[in-house]
Amino acid sequence: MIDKRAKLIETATRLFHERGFWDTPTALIAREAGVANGTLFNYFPSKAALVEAVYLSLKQSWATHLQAAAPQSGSVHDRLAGYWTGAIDWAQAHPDRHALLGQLKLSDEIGDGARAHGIDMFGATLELIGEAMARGEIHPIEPTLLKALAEAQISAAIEFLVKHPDASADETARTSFEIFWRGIALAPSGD
Amino acid sequence: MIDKRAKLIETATRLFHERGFWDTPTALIAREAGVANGTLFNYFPSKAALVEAVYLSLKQSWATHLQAAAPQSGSVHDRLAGYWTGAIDWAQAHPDRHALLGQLKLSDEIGDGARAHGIDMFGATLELIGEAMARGEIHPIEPTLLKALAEAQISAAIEFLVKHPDASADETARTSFEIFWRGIALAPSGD
DNA sequence: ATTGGCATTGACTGATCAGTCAGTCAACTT
DNA sequence: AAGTTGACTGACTGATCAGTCAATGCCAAT
Repeated sequence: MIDKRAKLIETATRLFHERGFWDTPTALIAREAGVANGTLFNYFPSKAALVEAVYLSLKQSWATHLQAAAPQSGSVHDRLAGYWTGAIDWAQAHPDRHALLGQLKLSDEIGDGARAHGIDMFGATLELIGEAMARGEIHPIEPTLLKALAEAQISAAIEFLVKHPDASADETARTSFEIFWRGIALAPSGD
Repeated sequence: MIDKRAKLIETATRLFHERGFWDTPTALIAREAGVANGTLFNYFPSKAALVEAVYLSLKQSWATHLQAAAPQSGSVHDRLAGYWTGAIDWAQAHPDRHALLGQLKLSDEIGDGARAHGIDMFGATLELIGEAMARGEIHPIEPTLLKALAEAQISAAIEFLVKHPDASADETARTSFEIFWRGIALAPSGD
């Protein structure tokens, strides 16, 4: 194995999703990753450290996808929509990873360091909104709240799609985004 | 102790919040509830059953509060707003319970039965929205999606309030609701 | 071929915990 | 008063697991 660390993270991700963290012994992770029990602890000082690494790896993967999906120019509406559908695309393509990310975010396991290191995927878009707000295109709203609302909305759309596989991902993404956009925009929607 | 079952649920709720489920041994719950280890298993066949009971108790408490808070008549806008702020009030008053509820909802511990028995707090309001939709006051949107979006929005507002204790709960509730309402309403907002 | 150093191994340990069960005793019945 | 019940007790068990460490394997440098 070229990179055992990566293999361990990948295996842990899968097993955590299949069985939950607490029912996934480190010994099983190691075995399924094709290494010995003890080797896991050469790469991660504790199980918590491994969980943290899984968390960061998931968030990184999502962030990378988003950065590729969001258009770098155009109207605020369009760029934000790009982000929105990009996020939903990724989660749709990796429902297990998204579910796991949701659990990890709440878990007490992810504490101090990791959440801080956590990549702020929404940062750039938030600035975008800030500018639009200054130009009077968007209702003045506390940015942190806005961000929380947007992330929650995206997650809800994803969970809906996971629960209703027959629903159109495209349409759900568009609908949920338009609801949000109508909610925050002052001017009539700029399609 | 008049009702040991209730006392156990109450104690478990507190300890689960303080330490997380997985780090809360049944022995500790029993001790803090003032009963013997074994007694806990007279009331709950397993730890999972206790966790489930905690979940249902929390949801019931929230639902009861909501039913009291939501106005029984008035415009759809006002009734929905009542529900909205009622939900945020409750969570604001019991942040620990809300946080725990969020964790429990995702946990694998809550399976089969409990989620089904789970009180549908939003059901009545959803019907309300359905009627408004039929009257053309609201954008036609898949009701299940709408519900998911609303719940997510409320939870996001609550989490925002927990993280920012200085923010005004009233204003946050109103802002988040108005964003949502503008998002779904066809007619101009009916304040 | 030999050595030194480092990654890897997996049996083992010490601790934890859910759940059990033989026994106790207060309350109730006859 | 004697008998009966069953809620309650808490020491105990069997299983599980995170993390350790002495032994081994591997390979690069000499």
